[in-house]
Amino acid sequence: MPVSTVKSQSTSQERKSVLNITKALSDPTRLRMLRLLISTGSELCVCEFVDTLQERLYNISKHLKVLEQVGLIDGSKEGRWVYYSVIKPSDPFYESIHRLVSCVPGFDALFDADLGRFNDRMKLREDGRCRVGIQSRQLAE
Amino acid sequence: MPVSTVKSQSTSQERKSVLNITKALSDPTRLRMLRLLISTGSELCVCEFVDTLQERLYNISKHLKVLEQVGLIDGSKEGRWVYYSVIKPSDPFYESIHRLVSCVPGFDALFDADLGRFNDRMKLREDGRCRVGIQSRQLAE
DNA sequence: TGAATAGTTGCGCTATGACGCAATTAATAT
DNA sequence: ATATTAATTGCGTCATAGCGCAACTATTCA
Repeated sequence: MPVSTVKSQSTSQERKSVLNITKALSDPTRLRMLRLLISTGSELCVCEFVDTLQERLYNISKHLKVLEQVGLIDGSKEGRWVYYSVIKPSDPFYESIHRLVSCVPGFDALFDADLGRFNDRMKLREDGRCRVGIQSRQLAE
Repeated sequence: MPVSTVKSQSTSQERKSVLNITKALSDPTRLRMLRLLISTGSELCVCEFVDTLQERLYNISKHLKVLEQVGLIDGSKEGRWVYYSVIKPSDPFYESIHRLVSCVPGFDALFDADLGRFNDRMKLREDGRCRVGIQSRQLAE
């Protein structure tokens, strides 16, 4: 049974972008970042990611940039702090990504630990804003 | 607002497996393979993949193995031919992957070409089974 | 039994990506 | 103005992934 062939277009740039997105999802730290952002609905600044995920500052920064460049998250500067939040386009592809990230198995224990550290870290906020830097000094460098 | 922390478990093996899946999706050929299998609902043998995707035999074979090893597809031998079909576990994670692959943007033109070649190739089947080898001789080697 | 055919696999090469380190930018505080 | 701090970025290194080639297995056919 032949399958219908509908006319449509796509550029190699779009194609690359899709692959960049799936590539972006193939790193454990970035998967944790995205899941954290999606499941908490919060926006986090870089130092909060560092304390929550217990990864080095410069790596966190690099991973955030990757996620931003493929259009999954968005960063906004606020004084010395940069807050990142997830982008939610009303698009079936992005919605399926959000769904996928939310139900990814095998990360439960790891993610629970993240959530615990996230909750602790959020207690340090004042008026809902981050006012302190990295608490795990060895990750700041 | 703190987020609830529910107790659960996960092994590093499961974690790795999940990352292997997202990695498996980050290659254009594998994405085309999976989309082809999902959207047509067919099972294809290796030589049909070769003619449809216009990629070399040994690469097709390797990519299929990757998809099989991460549990996305399943291969079954039938004489000289090996048919691969998509695995559909009733699991939210796998369902979200299927949804994602089905609505991945930017592959439309490429995928339409795949579908065209797929339809042509399927005409060569006899009693719904593949009876000929690779038609694009330069890809067989 | 031997040739042909469908498919797999091991090896070398190259490209890419993640990490650590160090230097740099940009905003605040003294 | 100057030091401090949040964050970014460039560079070298190492591990991994994909490709091409060639050898190999397994099944069918003459």
